[in-house]
Amino acid sequence: MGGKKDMMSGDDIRNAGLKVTLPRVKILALLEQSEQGHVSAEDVYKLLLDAGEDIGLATIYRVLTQFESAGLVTRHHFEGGQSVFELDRGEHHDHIVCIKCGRVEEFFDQMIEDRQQEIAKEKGFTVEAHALTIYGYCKNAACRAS
Amino acid sequence: MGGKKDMMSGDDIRNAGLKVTLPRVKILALLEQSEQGHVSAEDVYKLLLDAGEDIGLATIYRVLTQFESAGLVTRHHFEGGQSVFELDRGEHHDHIVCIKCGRVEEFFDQMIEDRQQEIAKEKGFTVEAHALTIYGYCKNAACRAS
DNA sequence: CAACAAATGAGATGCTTTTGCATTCTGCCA
DNA sequence: TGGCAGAATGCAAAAGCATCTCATTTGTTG
Repeated sequence: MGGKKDMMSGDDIRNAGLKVTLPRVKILALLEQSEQGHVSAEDVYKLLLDAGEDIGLATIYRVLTQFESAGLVTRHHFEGGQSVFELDRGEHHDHIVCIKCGRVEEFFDQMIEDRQQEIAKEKGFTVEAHALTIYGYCKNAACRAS
Repeated sequence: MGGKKDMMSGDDIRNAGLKVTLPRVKILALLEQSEQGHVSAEDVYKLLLDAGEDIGLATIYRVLTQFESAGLVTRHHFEGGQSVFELDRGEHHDHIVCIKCGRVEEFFDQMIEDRQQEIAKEKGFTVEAHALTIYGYCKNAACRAS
């Protein structure tokens, strides 16, 4: 039995050296339940409002940034507009984003990962991170390229 | 025959449907001569100031955006901070950026390009663009990871 | 070279994100 | 369990980047 590690909780917040406050718990819970998986700070703000929790936008930014430092969430800078956040479940992956509806899907490709390492080595770089995002139109009929 | 296409000129501006003005000529020339190859709007502003050309930042943003629409330059959104622009010489490539000194190198890998297409197809996406940036420490001694 | 449309510059404006500060809450210890 | 120090929150102001407004200036074309 060993607790499954795909459910975040107050312990995760505590382990990050942060106090377990209502805003932090709510934000973490929201990221867990979130359909999209990828939400902007403002999305979080509005979703929490809808849920009856009036948490200041500044707090949301602050908390998300702290969660990021703690490795609980990852921040992505897709083109145009706000940063989006997602819960970090430990597995690295890249993204493919629909430029029409905003849908975000994840993928992981070992071949691409390997090639990146090789390329970096050729150029004398030590890889610390990388971001690969494919932009296009998703399968949704309404999103098909004109 | 056929003029070599690696030197931009006023004709390129004119062909883009834009008037050949001093700001536009200076900005284009700067992008050509630029050592780094990748400059932010503010870099352009300062470099032009140093060169004795006092061109407003608003104009620089405007012109760079127009050049982008015309396909003369490409805009990249690397992590943190401003967008950077580079002359578009027609060949697509991705970037590897030193997170210590900011050095930017380019690379192109057909294998990665192909895999992206396959991945998109699997997910039912039509690729319009993509951005792959590797972040790390460059070979420069002072930049080695601690 | 006159006349018009396009372009520029300076500052205002919009958005996203961060910060300062007074107030409120958590976690801890007596 | 009550109280306290330090951390966290909320609000409003600020900061950073990019765009827009509008009066003035500059290409272009006839």
